[in-house]
Amino acid sequence: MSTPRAKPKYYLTTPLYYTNGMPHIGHTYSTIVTDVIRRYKRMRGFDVFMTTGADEHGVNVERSAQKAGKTPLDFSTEIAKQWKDLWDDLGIAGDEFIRTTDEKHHRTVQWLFQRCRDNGFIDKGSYTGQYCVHDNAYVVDAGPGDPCPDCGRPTETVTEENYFFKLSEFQQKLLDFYAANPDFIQPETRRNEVLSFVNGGLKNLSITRTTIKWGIPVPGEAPHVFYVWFDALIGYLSAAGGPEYDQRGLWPADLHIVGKEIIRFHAVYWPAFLMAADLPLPKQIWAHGWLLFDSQKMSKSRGNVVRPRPIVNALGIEPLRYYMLREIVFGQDGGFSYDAMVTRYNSDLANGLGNLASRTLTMIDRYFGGEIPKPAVAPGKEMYAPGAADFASESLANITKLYDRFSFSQALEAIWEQVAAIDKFITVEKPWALAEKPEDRDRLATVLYSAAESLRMIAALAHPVLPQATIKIWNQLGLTEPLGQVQLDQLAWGQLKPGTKIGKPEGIFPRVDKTETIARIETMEQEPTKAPEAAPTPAVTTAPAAASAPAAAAVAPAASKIGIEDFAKVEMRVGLVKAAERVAGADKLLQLQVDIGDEVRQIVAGLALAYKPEDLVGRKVVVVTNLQPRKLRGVESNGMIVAASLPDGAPVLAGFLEDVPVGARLK
RNA sequence: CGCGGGGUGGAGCAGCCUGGUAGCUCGUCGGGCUCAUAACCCGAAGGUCGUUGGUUCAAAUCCAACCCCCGCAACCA
Repeated sequence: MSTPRAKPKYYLTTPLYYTNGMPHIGHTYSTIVTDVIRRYKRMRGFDVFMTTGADEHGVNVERSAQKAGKTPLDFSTEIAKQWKDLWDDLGIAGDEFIRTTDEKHHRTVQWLFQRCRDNGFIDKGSYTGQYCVHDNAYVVDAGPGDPCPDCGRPTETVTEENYFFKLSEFQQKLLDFYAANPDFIQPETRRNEVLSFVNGGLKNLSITRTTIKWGIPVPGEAPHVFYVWFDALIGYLSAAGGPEYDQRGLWPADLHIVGKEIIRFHAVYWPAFLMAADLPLPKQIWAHGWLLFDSQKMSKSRGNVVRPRPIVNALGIEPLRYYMLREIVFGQDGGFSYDAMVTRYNSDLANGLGNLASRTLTMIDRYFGGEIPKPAVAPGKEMYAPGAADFASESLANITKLYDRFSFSQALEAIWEQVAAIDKFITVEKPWALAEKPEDRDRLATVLYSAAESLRMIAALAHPVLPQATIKIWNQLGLTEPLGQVQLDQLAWGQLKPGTKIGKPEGIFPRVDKTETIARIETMEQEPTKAPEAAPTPAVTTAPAAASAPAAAAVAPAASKIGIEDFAKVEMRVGLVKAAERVAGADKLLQLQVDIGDEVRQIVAGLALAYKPEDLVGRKVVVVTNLQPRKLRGVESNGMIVAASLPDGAPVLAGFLEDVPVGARLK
């Protein structure tokens, strides 16, 4: 049942989010950006389809489920539901929520694997290596017990027989493809990164596991299941129809939006899989940057996991959307702070757009009985708002061009230039003064018409970013055509019909008190498990009535208490530093000889940034004496020096106010 | 030579790819206006665009070298 498409299709995706944790502001950013593009493309005449979803397989989910005493499927289903509910509540859910546990996804993965195999790109082999469970990846060059270079957690030694994808055969094909499609990877810094990675050579990729059960079975090859990344990437294709992808006309995807940390999977592995299966490749991968937190301002709310619900409950989704798109240059890392967000809200949304709508509509209501006035048709240029013609052609074209390039912050800046221009126009023309003289009636009508007409165009242009607020403005202008279906290339000056009855003017973005608002967000932020109160706030239309999170073990592990017997296992003693020197090649490490009473221990400690070796000699310190010895940077360390760890990472040694004998035990 | 990001008025940032009067939000000072959400408008103070050199008629922007800051990792048992 092939759907004939009158309009060109545009298929875009967010990453499929891993159901081992809950959404934070970074995931929300990805999804919001994707939603903005989706709405924009609709207004540019595309038949748009957007997918988001859940990536549910793998060891992490398996283990978290076990901890929570649930089956992986039950566990993952609960988490996936919370993700979906959040996107639904925020109005950014897209058209399909694909789960990698869906039957149609299983079929697609198995089908695609078979195609790769038939084409000779799958090999069987065995592999022994250090595996990082957290990152679902083998660590090259690591020995038993070594920590994962990416996340620092200990790796596990794993030997398994599995199927390999012959990635090495795709090095040149990929390079050729990148060369032929220079826009495939965006932005350019990411493209360069990927190019240098691929140029450095590609190793074959193990794509199945026998060590875990929670995965999609490899057909006829039990107990093999597919490696989680192989499985997850294919989700984009499953959502587009899987084996029957050509029937829906969605594939290939036009755009994958991803975070910069997963660019390699999307720009290297994924196209290679598709090449191997002889399927069309996606048109473009766009990697956005990370949201970083201003440590000084954010320290109060401690921890850097900022979640979207508190912000949305306190301010609404639209201010968050606006802030993310306006303040952060798409593709680059950006700072995120509540302070900046609320400031943006007040200045651009409340004082800017909201206030402009309010003053314009109020005057039309008051001076023209709530009907859009008829402008005097003056051939002279002075009758319309200055720059009106400009706005209709030049600015409009410029703004859509910026949107097309995903230069959202610049597009919004350009739109808000128009807001400022109309504010100024009103101030200069003084309609309230014109209203007092009957002979100025025409002039008054023209001025207010111009303001309203500009407002209409601004609403249309800002709609992808502010879908709800702009619809309010649209409706208040008396317009009935669904704003989301307005085509931007047909937008032109003068389309607002005089005589249209406007709606009741009402505030779009009420000004908020910054301090109070931030305090509310932080309060909610610190109640991790509590469901958001049904606290309807001005700009939110979707009442977030999410069920409270079933305290998932993986999400917020409470610091459990230990008994005295556990504490007694730790032996701490007073030590005296006899000698200290730097460890060659290490910035932070000092190699110490510490007298702990009955022996002198060699201890390596990360103190070099805060203490000079010579200052430590003769100093009394607290030593944990019964720790497993461990080599650090090749030097054996027999114990640990106890120090306070400051937020900035600098250690401060524990010490005593009174004198204490060397070797004394701490209890 | 580990990977990456960055150094632009008081703060936070854009502009750099596609050289040509340095822009945005906030803050400060002075003025205007009163339709509007203590809003809006105007004006002012405040910048040798990290440093040095190069290309050019012209460099924040391109090239080279260098300095400094911040993540991450190596290395905080």
